[in-house]
Order: sequence, then C-alpha cells, then structure tokens
Amino acid sequence: MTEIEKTLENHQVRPTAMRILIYKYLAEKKITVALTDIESAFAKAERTTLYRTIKTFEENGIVHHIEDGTGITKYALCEPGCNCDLEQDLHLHFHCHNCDETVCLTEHKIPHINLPDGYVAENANLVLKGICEKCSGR
Amino acid sequence: MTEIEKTLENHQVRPTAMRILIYKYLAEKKITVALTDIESAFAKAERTTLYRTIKTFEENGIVHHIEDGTGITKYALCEPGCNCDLEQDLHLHFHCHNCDETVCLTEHKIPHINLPDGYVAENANLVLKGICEKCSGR
DNA sequence: AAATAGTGTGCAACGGAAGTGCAATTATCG
DNA sequence: CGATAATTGCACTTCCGTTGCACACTATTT
Repeated sequence: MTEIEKTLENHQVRPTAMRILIYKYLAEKKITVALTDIESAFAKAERTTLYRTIKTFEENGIVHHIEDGTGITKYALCEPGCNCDLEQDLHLHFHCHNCDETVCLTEHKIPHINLPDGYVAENANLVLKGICEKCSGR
Repeated sequence: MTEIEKTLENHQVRPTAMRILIYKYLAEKKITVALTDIESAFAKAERTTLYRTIKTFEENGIVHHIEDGTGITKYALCEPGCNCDLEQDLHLHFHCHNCDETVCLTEHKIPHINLPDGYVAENANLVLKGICEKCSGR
C-alpha cells in the first residue's frame, strides 16, 4: 500500500484508482488547480467524476478550496495537519494576473482584524493580486 | 440638475433615466448588491442594460466590485474620493452567512503584508465571513 | 462462490451567471 | 432638421457548477 493510499484512508476516503491519480496530480502541482485543469489533465475521465472526487476530498479534509476572485473555484492539497476551518490556520493566497495562477502562501497567515461591535468573524479569505515570483523574473 | 446627475457627469457618464435610477437604487442600499438584485428591483428593464450600466459605472469609478467568495460578483458605490485601484484605499468586506449579505467596511483597511521575494502585490481582497451586526442581535 | 448491499463512475441534462452581436431607439451636435 | 454616436432591448452563446439515473465495481454476508 502506497503513501497516497494511506493518506486517503486516513481521511476515510476509499483509495480508488481514480482518486489516487487525482491525488497524485494535485500533489505534483505546486499551485492551486481549477476543476477544468483536472479535466484537461484527465481527458478520458468524466467531468462529474472529477467534480465529485474533489468534493469528497474537500469534505474529508484532503483539499481546501480557494476563491481567488477569478470566479473559478480553485483547489489545493491541505498541508499535513491543516485545519482549514479554524481561523488561526487561514493562510493567504496570491493570484498572478500574468500567468493567471494562484498559489498558497501557507506560511503567511491572515492578520487579525478588529471588527465593529456586533460583527463576529468565523472565517476569512485574503487574496493578494499582482505578479508572482516566476513572472517578475527574480 | 440633481445631485445624482452631477455625480454621473463628474465621472464622464451621461445621466440617462436608467442610470439615474440604478444609481439611486445603489445609494439607498447600504449593502453591496449583485446583478440579480438589481434585476429583480428593475424587473421591467433588460438584464443586459443593467449589466452594461454597472460595467460603465465601474469603468468610470462610480462603483467597485467585490468578490465575496459566493461566486457572485457584488457591487457597491464608491465613497467620495475612493480610489479602488490604489492599494492604500483597499477596504475590507464582511459577508454574513446568515442573511447572505455583504457589506463594505470602508473604515477598515487591509493591513500590509510582507510577501516573499519576487512577489509584487498590486491589489488585495480581504473578505471576513461570519455573522453581521444585524444578525448577531446587538 | 453466489447473493446482496453499498459505493463509485459515466452519461445526459439542467440552471444560473456572464458575456456578445446586432438591430432599434434615443440623445447630441452641427 | 439631419447625421452621428451612444444607449438600450432582444436573442443567443458559453462556461462552470450541479443533479438524477443507470450501470459497474467493491466489499460483505451467508
């Protein structure tokens, strides 16, 4: 049994062939991916299957989704021990408008914000936009 | 000539009847609105017209759009002198998952973030999610 | 090993939101 | 008034996310 299979089982996800492939794909990609990206990577597979696979992954804490402001939902593997629900675990994302890629900056947490009375924040989403490392040529 | 007409002309937008109505609608609403909201408020008008009106407003700095993570683009009137492009003018938004409304917290700016080398941020989007003032009952 | 239940996958179709092309209408200016 | 440009309405298209249903596969039970 491979590492990936173990990881899936640890999250109560049955390691089917498809799921292992998709997990591998996500692990190799350093950046966040859209459903359409997975689609073109697995042209033979059904869109629905990929959709539901990602959904299962997300429900079981294997990936988290990112709203990077493009209107297209992106996904990325959770770091080991990542608890995307908890406020203190919220890292920020960077969207490059040159290559149109979004990356997780897992080491950068979202600073705490003081809200007006009555507002209770449970979650936060911070996306910085600009030119990424790769495109700025440094 | 009314205040609204003057405002529109100041932004190089011809004050047509439709545009004045939409501006008024936006001004009355305290919260951000989606295209569909405007649509239902102006059931007689064409979707395309509303769509293009908002687009014109945005291009001319009358409204700014907000990506609140619902996947639906929201719009809100810019404050007087608001320069939504500039980083220092970026205020944050709050999305209530109870009433599903998004508000601008114009007085709260997005804190500056130190990015890794090579990353150049030109823009930022911070959305806090939770329960708003109205729904928390305080 | 056969029967059965449960889960996963493929196919087809739907729905909402965004966007485009074009014709018709309206405003603006000479 | 007539020409020209901007605005609006209508019809369509596209794209992404989602669901329902049937079949295939896997696991479990006897």
